[in-house]
Amino acid sequence: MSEQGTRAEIVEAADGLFYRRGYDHTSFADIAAAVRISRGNFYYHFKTKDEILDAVIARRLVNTRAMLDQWEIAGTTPVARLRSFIDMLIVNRTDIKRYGCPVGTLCTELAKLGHVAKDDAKALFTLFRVWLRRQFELLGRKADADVLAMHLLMRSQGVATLATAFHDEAFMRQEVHQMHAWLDACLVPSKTKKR
Amino acid sequence: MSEQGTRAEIVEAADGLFYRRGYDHTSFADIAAAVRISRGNFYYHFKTKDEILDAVIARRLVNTRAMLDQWEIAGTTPVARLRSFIDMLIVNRTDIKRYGCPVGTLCTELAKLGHVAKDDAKALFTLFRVWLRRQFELLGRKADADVLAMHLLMRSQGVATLATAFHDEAFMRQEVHQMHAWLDACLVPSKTKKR
DNA sequence: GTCTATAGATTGATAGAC
DNA sequence: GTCTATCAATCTATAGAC
Repeated sequence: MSEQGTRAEIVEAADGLFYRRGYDHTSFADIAAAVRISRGNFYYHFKTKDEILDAVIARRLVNTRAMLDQWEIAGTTPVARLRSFIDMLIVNRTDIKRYGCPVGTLCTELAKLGHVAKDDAKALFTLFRVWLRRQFELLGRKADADVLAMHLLMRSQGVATLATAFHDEAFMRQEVHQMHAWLDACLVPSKTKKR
Repeated sequence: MSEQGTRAEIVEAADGLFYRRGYDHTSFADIAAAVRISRGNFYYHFKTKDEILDAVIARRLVNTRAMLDQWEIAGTTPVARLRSFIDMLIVNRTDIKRYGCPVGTLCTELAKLGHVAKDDAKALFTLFRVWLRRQFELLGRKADADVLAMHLLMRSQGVATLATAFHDEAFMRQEVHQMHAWLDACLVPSKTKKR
């Protein structure tokens, strides 16, 4: 197996384990067992655990960008693209109910650990934020595009956290429905109020 | 120092450390150092780390109930009481920006750890949920009181998670403002729409 | 009730053979 | 590149003196 292959396998396994068990709780032994290599071989590819975290975050950034690009292509209108974001809660509902949102839970854990990479993890959120903001701008909401983007991001995080605690799919669907309704209301802002 | 005194001090210190560092990342040595007792003395009061977690959750349940009772007394109307819940995000903004919501982050961590006490931690959410539901019922929203309660809970969790990631107080205030506006809209549901 | 001392397992990380 | 063997530190937990 080539160096690239093993390294990629390590990062992929670590990505999943960091999501399902958390970064701190995942040991080198766990990752080594998942990739089926010895613990010693590990340090040929990564010198420290922090380096693996950096690689995992880099991998997630790439994958997230690819997903956003996919939504960009598949959705013919900004509204359709925004609905792709909202529906992500339903598509990934099984994992979210078990482990929460991969981005939100990593950022929170790294914040509590006081880990140096916490700002790198924040970049994952920023990726979504900027993408959502641009969709709202295309929608003609230039003035408050960022506020709307953060609001949608906030809702997805709240739904994910409560879904993990209550394991309630009906709640998830209810909130997703409300998010779509909220988006509908965003399309006709001039009618509702002036202030 | 009496047994009750030391035990209570351990639980109080563990409560804070579990919140700021996370449950798994907090060691007996950390708690012992905070209480200024030896690690050995620890096991006179608690046999396992899980027992401390149980005691911490029990303590939080008591404290949360006391806070809800306080809001019940201080608020003369259901709306005023619901605003106390919303404003909690502002009152605790400093801690929330650093460590997130004590309830949400604990539930998420225990879910990832596959910890047996994760359902006990969920009871903290249920405490808020039932209290919020009753306020909405008193408001005359009997039919959808639970949906509204979960929606408010969801928003508070979403704001807490993003506040931790972005450390953005302006965002927090913006969302709190919107939550109050949302509550206003709840008071006149018949005017907005029929369906 | 509190302490010191220590067991036994696991952690992140290293050295060196192949 | 992958392995075995091992280190030093830390972890939860126990034993027993005071």
